[in-house]
Amino acid sequence: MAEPQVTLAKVYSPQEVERKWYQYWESRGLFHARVDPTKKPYTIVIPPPNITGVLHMGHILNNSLQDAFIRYKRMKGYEACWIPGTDHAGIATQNVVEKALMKEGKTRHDLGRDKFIERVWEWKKQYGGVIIKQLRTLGCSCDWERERFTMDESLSNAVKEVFVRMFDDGLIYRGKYIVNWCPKDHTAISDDEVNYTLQEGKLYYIAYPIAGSSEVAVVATTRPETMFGDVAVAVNPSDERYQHLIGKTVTLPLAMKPIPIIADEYVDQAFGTGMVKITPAHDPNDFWIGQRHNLPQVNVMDVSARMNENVPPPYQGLDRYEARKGALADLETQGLLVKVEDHTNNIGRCYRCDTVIEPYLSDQWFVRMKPLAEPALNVVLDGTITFYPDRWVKVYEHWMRNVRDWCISRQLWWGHRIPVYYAADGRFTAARSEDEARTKLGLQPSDPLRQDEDVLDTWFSSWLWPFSVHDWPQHEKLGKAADLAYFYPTDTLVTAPEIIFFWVARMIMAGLRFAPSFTHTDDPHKNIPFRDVYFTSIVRDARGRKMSKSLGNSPEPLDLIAEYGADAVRFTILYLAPLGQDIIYAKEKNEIGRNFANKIWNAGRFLLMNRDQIGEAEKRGEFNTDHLDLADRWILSRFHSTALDVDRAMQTYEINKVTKVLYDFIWHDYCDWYVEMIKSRLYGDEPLEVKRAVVARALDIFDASLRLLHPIMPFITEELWQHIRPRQPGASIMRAEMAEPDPSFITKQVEDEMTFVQNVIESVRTIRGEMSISPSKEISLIMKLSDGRESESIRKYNGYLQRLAKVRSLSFITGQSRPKRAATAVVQGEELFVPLEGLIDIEVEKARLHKEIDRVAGLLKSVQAKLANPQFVDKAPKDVVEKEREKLQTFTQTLEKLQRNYAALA
RNA sequence: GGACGCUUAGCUCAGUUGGUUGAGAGCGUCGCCCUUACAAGGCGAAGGUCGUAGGUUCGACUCCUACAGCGUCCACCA
Repeated sequence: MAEPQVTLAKVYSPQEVERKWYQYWESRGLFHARVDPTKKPYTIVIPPPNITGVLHMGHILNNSLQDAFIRYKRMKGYEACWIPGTDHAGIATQNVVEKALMKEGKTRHDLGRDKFIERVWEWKKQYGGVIIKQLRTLGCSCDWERERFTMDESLSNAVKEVFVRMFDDGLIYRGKYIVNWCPKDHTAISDDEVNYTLQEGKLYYIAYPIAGSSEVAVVATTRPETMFGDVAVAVNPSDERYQHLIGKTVTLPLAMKPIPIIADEYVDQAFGTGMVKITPAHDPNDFWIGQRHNLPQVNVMDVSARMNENVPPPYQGLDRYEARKGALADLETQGLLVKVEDHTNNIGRCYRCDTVIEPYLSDQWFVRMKPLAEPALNVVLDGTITFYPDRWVKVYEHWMRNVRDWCISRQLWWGHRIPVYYAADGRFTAARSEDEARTKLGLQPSDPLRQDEDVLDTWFSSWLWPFSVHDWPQHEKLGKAADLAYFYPTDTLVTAPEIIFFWVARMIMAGLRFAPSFTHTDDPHKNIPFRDVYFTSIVRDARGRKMSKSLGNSPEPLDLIAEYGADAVRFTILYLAPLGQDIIYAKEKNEIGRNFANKIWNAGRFLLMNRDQIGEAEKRGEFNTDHLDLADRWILSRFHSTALDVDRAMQTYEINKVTKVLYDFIWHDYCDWYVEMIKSRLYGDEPLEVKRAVVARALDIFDASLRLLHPIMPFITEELWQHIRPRQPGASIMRAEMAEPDPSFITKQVEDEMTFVQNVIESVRTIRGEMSISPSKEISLIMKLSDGRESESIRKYNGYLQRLAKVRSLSFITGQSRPKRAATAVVQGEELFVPLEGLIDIEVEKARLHKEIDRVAGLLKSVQAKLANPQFVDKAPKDVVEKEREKLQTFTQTLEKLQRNYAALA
């Protein structure tokens, strides 16, 4: 043979193979997608990871999924485009850099805004975006030429454009918002920067006199010092004790102000007295109640949490705890402090300085959500966008119907600065540039102009991601109009369910609102940002806890890849990831993937060895039907049925089913049965021509199986695909055509025939196992066939029996005679005898048969009972009843034969 | 407290519009094997009253109700 002898190592070692092929793919531009009108596009935009983040198991899952989808579609003939990128992550990034500064003994204020931002950019250049780089190790086929960052100039332009448009349309407004305020640092901090700890405190019951009545309203509070900001007392509308008080007025003690008694569902009748003081300026819940009832907001503290001019003079200037003491003392004197209870409450503290957080009102910018939410809800309810799994629709709907306005301003420096400009007289407007602002405000170039100090919430840039990656709104100027038209909308979004509101919902809103400006249509199908949303599983540890950096319970993904190989890690996580269920993950599970890779590797070695020794026929392809025997027909049937299952499961995103189907086919059908069966032909005395056809077909099926598996395990499939047959220079399996299933190859008759042969082999093996007969010892098999079956129909499989069950001689008997001292079995009504002179232990065989008789007798009994039930025979469908009748017959016959053989043993 | 999800072999999970006593796999366990692709392997075996209690049905792992345990998200309690 002219073919070179290829020797593969006995054990697959992924490291070098993976490095080699990734470089091969990337250097040849195989990941790059371009506009191609002859092909359908298939697009995914990556959920941009934080530039401060490091790769964790969630990313491994998420990106293995995306890569599998992208590679699959690419091989199915789509122009598959996976756009990578990173998120600037305002708070997280600013914190990282501030921490670094702290080591130098500096704060950001020492540097000033511009210098500080420069520092962040430097940091980003040096350390940022590690995750995106690590994705290469995993084998991700991202179109790196299209990589974007949410603070890129073009994406910042998109942010500005959207802000200005929404401002002009009245969808963005300035208002008061209650934030977590640190009175020491004088800054607002986000919810997840607040550390909550349980603390022993007191619950104070205070009487508020009711105007024009001798009654008092007793409220319970943990924070009496905020009472100066009280604007109402609330009760539950269905609380019968207080019906008569709703609408009355109470006098706020100490401040001596009249405030109303209102009714709100929020109030818990069982807590305290069932009456709550409402302080919108100093409690988040009260803030929302205040919004609902249009109550005023009375701020009683300054930025350091000292009492301000809105409290009576004696308290002014006191800090909140002094004010609490003072107020309690005064209430006590006036007899208004009814009682004090011990109470444990959850106190929020600043993550930096541990100061107790003060809920505090401040000026913030908001997006009006109602007008955006309605169309975004509709496209999910009417199926324009599909969620997988669909139960998230309900969660989405609930949130969208109760949506609150979105506070988009952040008191940070790192981020998109709010494009609002103020004139000296306080008038303001939103604009894309200072010039535009001056024009809008009617100012001269020399007039002073001040830009808002705050930056935008990070999500305000990521919600535009599906189209801002194509440089909207400057796509035309930058030559990206065709890309935007071709690759938008994207097809599949793969993301974690935690960010369904932060990100998924808002992208839908942004798409429906802004895409019409480039799709030039109102058709929601064209404007939505994606068609399908795949919500990933949560990866948990052995104790069921979510894997996270802070718990330290997550294996280091790069270590896993180094130890098991990227293919193994990918396969394992996808094998473990049922759609919508959590994954219990442990490092050792990667043995599933590693062992599977090794199995495939060795199947490849076997084929190469035979190709080199025997050669292969010219005729190739997974539809080749030359010199077929049972094993061939069967593996073709199994292959096409597997390919069909893969297609179906891919369509419904059941990726774990895809992996399972491929695993079972390759390992059990192809390796365990098919390869073992063709050995009997390859090493038998058939003509060389036939042997070569067998080799060709074995390679055909393997080649096609590698292609089916490639989206899951890209590296090893490429390595073997390149080895098993000569390829064009620069060719790659990732651009090869996916194997297409042909249902005409799927034949039940062949599978049934195969099942019979397998059952015979398995029965002989079981006998060998039970009798502890060494695998190297050959045995004889005698069969007694039922009337309908010719001995030739068995004899033609002699080769299989020899190789797979170590049967030396196969013979047949008729009539009443039966071999003495033989182990027996009944397969589909046919009797097997394995004479074991000297080897057989009669007692073992008796026990074995007895067990089998019991089992079959049990089955028979239940079938009999079922058929004896007239209700069943009457009401059950005909085919079900027919099936039971067939069972009755087989079980009866089998039982008779087993019993006769049992009797013959004694 | 509200919404949702899960509960099948020792462990991790499959189980496709209800057909049962013909409930599968991997790991682990036990037995026999270094058989010329693979010991990261091959062959065989043991192991399950499908969370509990009811209900619907000729028939329930599969549908309904309640309960228990676990988990997620939301609201988190003045």
